[in-house]
Amino acid sequence: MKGYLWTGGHGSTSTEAAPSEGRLAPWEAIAVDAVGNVIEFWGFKRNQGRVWALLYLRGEPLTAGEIERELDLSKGGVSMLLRDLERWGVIQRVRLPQDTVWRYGAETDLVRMVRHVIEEREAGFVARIRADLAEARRLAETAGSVPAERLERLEKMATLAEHVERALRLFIKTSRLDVSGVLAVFRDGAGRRGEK
Amino acid sequence: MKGYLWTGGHGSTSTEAAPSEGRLAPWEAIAVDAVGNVIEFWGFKRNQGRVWALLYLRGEPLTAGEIERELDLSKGGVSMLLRDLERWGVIQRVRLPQDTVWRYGAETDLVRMVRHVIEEREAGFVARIRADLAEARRLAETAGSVPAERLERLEKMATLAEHVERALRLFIKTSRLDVSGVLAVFRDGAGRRGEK
DNA sequence: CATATAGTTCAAGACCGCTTGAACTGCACC
DNA sequence: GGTGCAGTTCAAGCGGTCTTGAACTATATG
Repeated sequence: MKGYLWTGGHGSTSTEAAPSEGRLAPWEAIAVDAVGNVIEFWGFKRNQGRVWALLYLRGEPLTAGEIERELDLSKGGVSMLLRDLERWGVIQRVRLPQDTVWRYGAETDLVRMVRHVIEEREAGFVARIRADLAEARRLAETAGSVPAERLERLEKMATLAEHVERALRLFIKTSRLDVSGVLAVFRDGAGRRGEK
Repeated sequence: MKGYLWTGGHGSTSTEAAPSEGRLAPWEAIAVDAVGNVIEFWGFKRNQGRVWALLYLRGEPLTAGEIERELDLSKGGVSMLLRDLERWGVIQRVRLPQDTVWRYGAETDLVRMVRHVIEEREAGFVARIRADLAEARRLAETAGSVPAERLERLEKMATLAEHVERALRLFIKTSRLDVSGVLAVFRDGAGRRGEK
């Protein structure tokens, strides 16, 4: 089995050239784009999601060149996208025994990507916000002429920020829990990339 | 060196509207921008957050003109921003008895803004994603030549989408709960006095 | 060493959303 | 009616992000 035909021809199927998309099957294009949309919604690049989706759907590692063709992206773009994804740990770079080129395979937890980067973003971001609000409070206090009433509001604003932060953390935690269930499903029979 | 000019005297409720005077106190600028950053981070316009923050910090309704001057925005921009905020229910348009002009006051639950719009966005968005994935599955099945293994992966992808959706809903719910506590804090003494 | 292919980097430009500013409407008062 | 100000709308411009494509490095091969 192993060999999928995407390398060569498709015998009978009419996967003729789609104008904009490479040689993705229509259903693949739709699924890949759907993931791209989700990922973009979450604040990442659309194409990062598309690349991951392609690799996941194909189930076996692809080369940068293949990705480039399938998704109709530029060489440089693919290089950068793969780097991001690899750094986040959502894809894996592998070199097959007799092969000379790198191939990239999807890690099953796309979620890690969202989690990881959101955690990272959130950390730096919230810290910054808090520092700003603290600074504002300091300035307002030393200024002296600020009505107590307004100072109070400023403090409440900081409180709100903390609560939102807490909610966000909670979300991350619950999603992690919830997602661990999903991962089980994924590993179930999806990847026979039992390496590691 | 005190006296941030525009305040004139906090005693006078009419705000005295320092004519063509519009510089934010430094501490206000910082706080306002901090909120702007948060709001932008959540996918809204930075200036929507800034406007809300200004109105909240001031505690009393301001006119569009004042907002325009304080935040150094354009007339048209303020108009649109206020419209958005009002539609989302996070600010309130009021007309004082003897006054001829509209004024805008902050509603205490900025959170409603996030919640409301996220709910809305999420609803339409997730629906779309689901539809796309369903379509992809349909196409893949009718195509016939798709390995069962890949179909499986496609289905798992849909499952993932559902789980993420669930996590998101959960987040909204918990944040609502968590936030109700914050609201209590806010209402405590923040209220705009006796309008209405 | 020459050649070819894989992979990286980055300036230039495409792309897209936000803001601006002017024209416009509406309303109040003279 | 006319003047002035508050508020709305929208085409055009601006600014920031993403992608491209070419130059470059790295590595394998004869």
